[in-house]
Amino acid sequence: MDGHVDTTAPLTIGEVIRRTGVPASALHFYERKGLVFSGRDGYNQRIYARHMLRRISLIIIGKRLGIPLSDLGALFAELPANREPTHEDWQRMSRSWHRQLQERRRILENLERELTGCIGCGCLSMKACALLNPDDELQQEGPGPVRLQRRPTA
Amino acid sequence: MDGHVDTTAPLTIGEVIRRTGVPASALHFYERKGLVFSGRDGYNQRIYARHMLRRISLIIIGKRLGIPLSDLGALFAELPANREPTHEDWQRMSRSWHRQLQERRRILENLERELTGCIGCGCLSMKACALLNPDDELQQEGPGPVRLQRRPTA
DNA sequence: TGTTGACCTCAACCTTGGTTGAGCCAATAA
DNA sequence: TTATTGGCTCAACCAAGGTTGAGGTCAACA
Repeated sequence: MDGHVDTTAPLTIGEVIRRTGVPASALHFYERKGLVFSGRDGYNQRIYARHMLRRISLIIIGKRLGIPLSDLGALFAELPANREPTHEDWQRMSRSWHRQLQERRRILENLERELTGCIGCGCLSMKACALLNPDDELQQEGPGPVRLQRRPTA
Repeated sequence: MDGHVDTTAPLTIGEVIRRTGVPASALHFYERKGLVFSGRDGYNQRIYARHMLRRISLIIIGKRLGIPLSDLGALFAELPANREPTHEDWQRMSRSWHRQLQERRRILENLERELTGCIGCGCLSMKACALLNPDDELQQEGPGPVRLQRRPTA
């Protein structure tokens, strides 16, 4: 009954593609970028450890959240490269991930709240709104037009 | 007292740069993309209507929210091209903008909440988590590994 | 004995969002 | 009168995140 799917065997790239929906070109690309890695079989074909599926899933989610691959790479650097990650390994990485998402969302929400304030005040105007006020009044108060660009970047 | 800053005169590109912090190369680029426009003076130099500053500010904010320039362009298409936008014009555009931001944030929050659920369950595991489950159990229930990619994209 | 399918490499190309640099023009300041 | 300043155009380049295509290898099927 359970014999026809081995849940410990490594995967071919074709299986990884079918399971994740990520095309070979992207898997190769992620490998070049150091986000995933694979071994080779006797015919020089990639074999993937099953826990690579988790990395790939996180890449998919991360992409949809707009997280650059380099950030994901930094996150994955917390995972062991030479053995299957343990429960604790994943959890540790998860906490970093979660902190990063929270920080990111905080910035986005601040920005959106400020802008919503501007919309709420009925103006969306340079005259009365700090977020949208890189000139006019501000100009008379100092050198400072570049308010928008001094904030931390999302 | 108020004589030395004319608040109705058009702006040179240098003034726009000083007030927004956006370099000429980017302003040229936005113009090529149809996001902003300018007239020319007698020497073929750009002159900007003051309301272009609002567009530019929205571009800056939009960029930080990760909104593609093409989306901003679609938003700006609601504004009149041949005259200065009225209060009502800006408000109408603001409502579109706000709806779009809300939708975007909703998607991001759902995604993050799902992922946080996975983290909360202590697993971040393919075994028990729908978000991170493009294989294993699911595979035995149908064709379905590509769950992650079937959801609406952020 | 094909030929089909799965996989490989490498180079070229694509889109987005710009920047950099060369070469030119016009107004102004020393 | 010659910089210097401020602007212009156009082409080339960059990084990220890939895709596409050419050309090759291997195993398995008819």
